[in-house]
Amino acid sequence: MSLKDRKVINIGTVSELTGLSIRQIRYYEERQLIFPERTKGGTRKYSFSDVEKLMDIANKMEDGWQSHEIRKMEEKKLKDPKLRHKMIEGQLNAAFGMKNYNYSK
Amino acid sequence: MSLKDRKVINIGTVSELTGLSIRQIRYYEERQLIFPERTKGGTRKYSFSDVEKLMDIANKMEDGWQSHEIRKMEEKKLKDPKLRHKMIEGQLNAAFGMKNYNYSK
DNA sequence: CGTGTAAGGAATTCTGACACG
DNA sequence: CGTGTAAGGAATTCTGACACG
Repeated sequence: MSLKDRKVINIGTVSELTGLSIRQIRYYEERQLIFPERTKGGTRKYSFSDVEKLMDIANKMEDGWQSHEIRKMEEKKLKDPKLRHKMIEGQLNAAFGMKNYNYSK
Repeated sequence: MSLKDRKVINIGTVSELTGLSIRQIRYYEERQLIFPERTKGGTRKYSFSDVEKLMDIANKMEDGWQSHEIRKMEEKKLKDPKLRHKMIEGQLNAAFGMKNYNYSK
């Protein structure tokens, strides 16, 4: 694809760009949320798209979602082009910053 | 600026992307042709723009230009927005792949 | 479940220098 | 001038595991 998809960034730099710890970044890979490439030596390489995805993951985690839930959301996004509900849910989520907001409060 | 200007690529990856040796990349920095950033630890970081610039430098070097000449060209490009001659010269250069082409031949 | 950390090792990068030309 | 290379060291990253919760 474009430059945004070229896997050229090391984990240390990704950590700085996202604010996530290296431990967290590796864990999200273990949970199948991101898929970095590797150099011959085994060093992980990420793209700018990965960085964006990680920032999104970070937001969802803060909102209380679990890694497997976030993984499901990604799968949905790929198969279901028309995700009205999810989108709206996501917007509300971003606005209120909480997973289950008590609207009646 | 944009993502193309974010200094996030390590020298090893730049070497793969450009086909240049690490030695060459460091040398072009020494000659003031490129200006990577550094991590706290001293590791060099390059942008996609740097990668493009390096590929251009590689072409010019192949055409027989010397590093200081290439540096001058860059300076011109920055100060003189209307570089008709240089541009044309560059095009011819790219077309024929030689510094001094003998048109009479 | 998600993340911090110490452990030991391997891969990556750095600088200054010598070599060739 | 431009680039390869061996040298010694420092910074970066890797994996598997233990800890806490």
